[in-house]
Amino acid sequence: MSETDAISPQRRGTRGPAPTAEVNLRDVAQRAGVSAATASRVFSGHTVVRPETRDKVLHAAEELGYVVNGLAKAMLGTAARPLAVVLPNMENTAFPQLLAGAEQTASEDGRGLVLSLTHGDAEREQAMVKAACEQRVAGLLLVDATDAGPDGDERIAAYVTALAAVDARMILCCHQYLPSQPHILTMNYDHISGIQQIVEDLAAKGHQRIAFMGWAATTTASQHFLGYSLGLRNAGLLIDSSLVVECPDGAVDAHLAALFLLNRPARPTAVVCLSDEIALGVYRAARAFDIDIPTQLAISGFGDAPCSADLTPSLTSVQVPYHDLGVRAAQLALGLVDVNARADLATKVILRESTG
Amino acid sequence: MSETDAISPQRRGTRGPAPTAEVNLRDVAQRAGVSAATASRVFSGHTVVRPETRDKVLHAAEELGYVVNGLAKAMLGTAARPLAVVLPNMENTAFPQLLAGAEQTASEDGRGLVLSLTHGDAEREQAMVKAACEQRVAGLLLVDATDAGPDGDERIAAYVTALAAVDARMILCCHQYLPSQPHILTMNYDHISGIQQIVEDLAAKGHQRIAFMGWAATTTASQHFLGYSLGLRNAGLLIDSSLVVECPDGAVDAHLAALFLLNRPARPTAVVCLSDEIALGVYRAARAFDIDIPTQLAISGFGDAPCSADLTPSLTSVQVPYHDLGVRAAQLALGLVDVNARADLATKVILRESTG
DNA sequence: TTGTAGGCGTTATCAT
DNA sequence: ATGATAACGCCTACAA
Repeated sequence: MSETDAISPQRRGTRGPAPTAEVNLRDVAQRAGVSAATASRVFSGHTVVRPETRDKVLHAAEELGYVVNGLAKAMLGTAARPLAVVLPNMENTAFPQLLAGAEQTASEDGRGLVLSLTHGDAEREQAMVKAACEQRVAGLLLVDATDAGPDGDERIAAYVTALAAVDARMILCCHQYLPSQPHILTMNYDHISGIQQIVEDLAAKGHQRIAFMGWAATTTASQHFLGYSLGLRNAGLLIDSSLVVECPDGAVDAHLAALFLLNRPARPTAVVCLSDEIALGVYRAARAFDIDIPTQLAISGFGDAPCSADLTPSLTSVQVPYHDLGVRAAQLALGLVDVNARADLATKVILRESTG
Repeated sequence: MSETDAISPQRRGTRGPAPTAEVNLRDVAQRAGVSAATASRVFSGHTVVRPETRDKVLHAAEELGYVVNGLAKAMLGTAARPLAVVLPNMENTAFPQLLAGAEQTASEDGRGLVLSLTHGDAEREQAMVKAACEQRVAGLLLVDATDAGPDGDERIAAYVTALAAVDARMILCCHQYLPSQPHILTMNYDHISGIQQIVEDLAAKGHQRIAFMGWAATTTASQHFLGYSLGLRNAGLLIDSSLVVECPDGAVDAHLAALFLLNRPARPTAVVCLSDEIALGVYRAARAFDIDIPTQLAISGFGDAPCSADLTPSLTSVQVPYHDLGVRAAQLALGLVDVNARADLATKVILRESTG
């Protein structure tokens, strides 16, 4: 076997799909002088093959540069179906954490992970779920970032139905359970009590004018707002709607909104923010007006971004176990744990300098 | 058509793979009274079908709840092959940015994206590249985080070969071009001049003892170190090896290392860090020793993490276009741009308060 | 232990 | 414009 090399894979029929130049199992089998079935058995490893035969096959595969065709296995259903993750974007620090958790679980379960970003576009989201169905994913984790409302719930319910048709399960992440759609599985964290605690703490420190920044027409925001409301109520304070500020999630928009809020005659003495990014915008605005934190203005965030502890003053925030949420959501989606055992994940208030 | 519903898909042969309960194209075709070929034409849309026939097929598909089987298309090679991205982790803020860029490009090109995280484990990395080959990805973006060295280069060269065997291209990201392995395509940014500029700027401001934190046995770190060396040379300063500190990338480890560095009798007056995370560790150490930044200690980072501008004092850093790098690497991998047109991406020095 | 045969769901080719 | 057919690469039930 010195100059009789350069084996060209056997030429196949001309009908049907374009023939591939790649080496396949039959080529390997032929080269090894065995049947395709035997070669298959060598690679799948389910059945016992005589060691001698095995070596012949492996050797032939090596020589020919054979690479198992995972697509064929996938079609037969003998390959592990992947996990799909659909996120709004990668900017919010929560999403990479959640994604890492999901990847870890998928990987441990021997599965791949397919990622799509919606950028808040419902149409794109629909297309991505459809693609996931066609690809026959094992499950799908969805973090929805489009506005709430009955039609939004219906759209999500349609995702569940479509995925169920291909025997895949969807887990709606960071979203409260929908009593109107009990078949939609959710994996959520406690949006309420952390903010409630912070509001109560602020009130106990004497704050009376506590603003809420980041209101939006999303279910998440309304949950946070509920925590704010409960905190105020327990402290015997009333909601002042002029202190409830709507603004998109992001430091730049929050900066602008905060400039307005702090420039008013009766400005708040504390601001509870929907996210650490929004809190950052408030920091900037406070700096612009030379307002001292926390003596003149207390600030809290949500999510406890990695750098929040390093701000000056350090930012009080609510720590959310996003990685763990990703892990658990993936476990649910892949059927690794009992669906009924799930519960909202606990958060932890991290009191720092920004609230005095 | 009132009670004659509940059509069970035709039962198929008993041999071979377990028959699927799912509705397939033949079922749809049969229901619509056309051939499978015609039904196929309706869904793929390549050929023209009579509108009347088309409607019949679509209607039948609707009734049966048909979902195109993307796996079968994939096996035939008629589906778009996905893009694979292999990253060390999701913690460094650079990676989500790069990933978002890659996702955008893949999505625009009608492809999916599969993600794997190596956590710095070379074996896992190998397994992931192998899986990508078996899945017949269109291309693979790799950010390698294992130690450098000739065997590392060889391993990466093996990836290229394996991927080339399935007609996929690999792009090595954030890594310098390897002259010894000219067939390895890289997509890099300028690691050197940003740090060089900062060092020169510090020297111009009178600093003589400029430390370098974050040295490691990786190609990336050595590139950064080169920028440091060039900066010192241009400023007429010599390298003092006692000011070159090895430490892993991360605020916690950097904090410890910085405590040692700053506790020495002749401590540096400036520290150039390999990343913003490391710079954060130095901030903490400086705070612990009550060392003022920048009057007693100037600090610079690398990567310009989103929150670096909001630190007190704000951190001088080198802005790297990670998102753009992801976009371009994906374009290269997918053959959307000419490979020869690529060049290292420019970085931008952002001078802020921390360097005075 | 190994070979034979049939089928997974889709599409391209050829013929009508 | 539509139909019949043969592939794509692999796996498994059954026979030998």
